[in-house]
Amino acid sequence: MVSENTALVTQRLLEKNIRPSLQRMAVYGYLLDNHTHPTADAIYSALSPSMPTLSKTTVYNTLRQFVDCGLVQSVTIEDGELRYDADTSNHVHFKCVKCGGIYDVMEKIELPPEKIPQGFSVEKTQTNVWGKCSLCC
Amino acid sequence: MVSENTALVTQRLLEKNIRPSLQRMAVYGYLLDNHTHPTADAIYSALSPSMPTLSKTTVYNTLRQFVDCGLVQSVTIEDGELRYDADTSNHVHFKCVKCGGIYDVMEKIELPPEKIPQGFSVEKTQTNVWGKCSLCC
DNA sequence: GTGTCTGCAAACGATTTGCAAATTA
DNA sequence: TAATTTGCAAATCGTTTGCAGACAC
Repeated sequence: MVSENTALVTQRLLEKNIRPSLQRMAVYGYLLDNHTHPTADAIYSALSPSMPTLSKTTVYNTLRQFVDCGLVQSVTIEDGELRYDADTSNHVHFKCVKCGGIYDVMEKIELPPEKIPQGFSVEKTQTNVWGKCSLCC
Repeated sequence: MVSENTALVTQRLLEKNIRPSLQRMAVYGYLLDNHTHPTADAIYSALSPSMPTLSKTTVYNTLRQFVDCGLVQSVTIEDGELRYDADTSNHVHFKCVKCGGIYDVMEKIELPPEKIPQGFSVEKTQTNVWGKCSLCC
């Protein structure tokens, strides 16, 4: 399954000096097309039917490469599995405790600087919210 | 290693209808005495010398029981490992990217209710912050 | 004695690594 | 042809489970 954003996918990869192999384009294209914050396994399962020779190892390696160069961000909202998001902006993630769906709910929450202890420097923040989504309430 | 808060430890366990076995008292006492947000493995390593027959399984089972009944909270600030905190208040955790230490930095951040999507109900929030602590800056 | 608790060993699931074959420049 | 990339199989690591013996009421 090839993303409809082939040109954009290629451009983004080249911007990061990543060779746009078929596998890498498929993984990044999937993340661009699907805002479901999938796990590596979910991405593999989704792509596998149309790319039978794709291996899970390649999906894992590719995602790590993407995270390392800042092309995608990883989301730790549940222990034991990493999720991935092509939207690298600092936003809040909402996990529905009933259906398990993950949504982007709002832009970054600002930390009151006076509340950060003396001498601490902040590089990254991540806020997760759990509850019920509008479909499950 | 027995906590100096033996009476408090016993009381807290009984409040939750948990039988205060030696192992459980040791694990909860360790969390009360050490605010380092240890992993199960760290707790096991710390207790093991003075409790040679303690098994890691028991530490894991005990911690899960504590979390299930709300006696301690688990902290997911890093993928692949759970950390534990005897302070069950909703506060922000700070992880130093240099030394790896985890600190409590401030009380809960309030989410502006108008920013939560229509029809979503919020049950829990968790904010994590990464940066350098005052010792590592 | 009956039910709970403990702890060993094995199972498990997500992720990483070693390495050789395949692909690309 | 040299360098990169892929993908299988095996390893790793944190955690859970099965189960038998030990312990508590």
